[in-house]
Amino acid sequence: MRISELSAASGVPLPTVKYYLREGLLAAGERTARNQAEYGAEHLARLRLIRALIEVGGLSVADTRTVLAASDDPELPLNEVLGATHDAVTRRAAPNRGGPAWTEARDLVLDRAKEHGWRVEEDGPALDQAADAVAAVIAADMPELYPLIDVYFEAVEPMARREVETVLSMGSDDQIVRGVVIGTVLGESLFNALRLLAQQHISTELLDPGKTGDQAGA
Amino acid sequence: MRISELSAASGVPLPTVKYYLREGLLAAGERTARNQAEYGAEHLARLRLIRALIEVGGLSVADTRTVLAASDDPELPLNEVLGATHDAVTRRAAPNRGGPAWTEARDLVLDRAKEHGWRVEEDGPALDQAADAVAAVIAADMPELYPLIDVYFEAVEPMARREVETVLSMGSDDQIVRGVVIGTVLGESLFNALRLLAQQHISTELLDPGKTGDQAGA
DNA sequence: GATAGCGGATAGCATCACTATCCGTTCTCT
DNA sequence: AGAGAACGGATAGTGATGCTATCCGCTATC
Repeated sequence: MRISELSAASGVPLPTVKYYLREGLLAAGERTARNQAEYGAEHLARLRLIRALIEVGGLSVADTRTVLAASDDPELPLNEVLGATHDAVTRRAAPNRGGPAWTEARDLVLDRAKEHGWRVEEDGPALDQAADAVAAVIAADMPELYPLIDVYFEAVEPMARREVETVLSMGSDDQIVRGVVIGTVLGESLFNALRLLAQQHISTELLDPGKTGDQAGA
Repeated sequence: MRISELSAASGVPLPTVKYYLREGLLAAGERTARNQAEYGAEHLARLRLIRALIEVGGLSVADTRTVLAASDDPELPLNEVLGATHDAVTRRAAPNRGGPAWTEARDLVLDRAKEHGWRVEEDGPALDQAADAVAAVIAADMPELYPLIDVYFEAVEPMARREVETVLSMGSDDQIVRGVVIGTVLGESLFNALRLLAQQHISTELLDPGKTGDQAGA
């Protein structure tokens, strides 16, 4: 498979494939001559993964490179791959991090986490992002929304358990690492979409209970 | 309050405040002279909301303007505000939308939704985003992850119900609209962060069950 | 009356994710 | 064997985005 075939098979424009090559996201093919190279199925799969992380997961090219580099390294322990993935899917620091209101929000999250018996990694970006969101809700002066924090805690725990179990049962370390990256990034996008779908379903049900033709299964 | 005080109080750089004014995200203050204007608490609150949507929610300036314009319009029905919000928090079309694999993924989501008794809005961006994610998981050839789709469906339904109930019980239409926007955008960010935190907690629990000092509640 | 800050307009800048062009080489087709 | 397309690799250019800087004549404030 030559580069133009790789481009055609993946639907990624050829200059973009070259760009990913340059940026080190995609390994060069096996050179068969000074200016010819052969690409295989693994290159196609990798290219599709790159596009999925960027387009579906919304990662930047730089974050995608970091995550893929981490997942490629067979020496790197799983929790470092997880850390790189978490860095990629969380947002950069809001400017008011560290302020008193933010610290209060962070403590609130930490407190709830402790109540739920979670052992929380305080160094990661996830806690900071949670604090950003809670601080913003507090700053918006919407105390009616506070109970949702606990709703989220309750909904997320069994879900995360199933996710981790699913990924850990995937056999080889290689597969687990792939599962972590894909599951974390694409799972987020899928869950967010389903949340909107569910909100629409529920609000239709509550506000417009007419014209029900469906089975109201549970 | 003059513009420099607004900037200082919000922590937003003054040129950026001017930029938001220009872009129509923030209403002009009450002019007290040809080149002087007075800003009030509502401007400060709005500015904080703008920053929260952009920095915490990750919205673009353009999407933020659209969402805020929709939420400002007292004539606009709630479901149109919700639609604008959904457009803002979902990703733009992936290029392979509409292809056979994508259509299959979309049908899979639709099918699961029907099994769960959801009345799904097929026109919105959420279903498309869900299909993008599912198609990418299928393309990545990771069937082990498929069961997670149902896990997400089960986790999201009661959560979304509580969210919708919470927002709808907020009293005035004004408050509800605010609640929809803030809840949708910041809720997503918060939930995503808590998901990572929970995954970390669970994987620590499963992989490294030593050094437990906490109450292993739940 | 000096001077700092103002609102408004215009221009500039850094980043990002490509996209285009050029080069000399090699493959492919006839 | 010769023509022309495609190749890998390098360099430069592009359009969108989210600010940031500068300038203007005017006004508030000390």
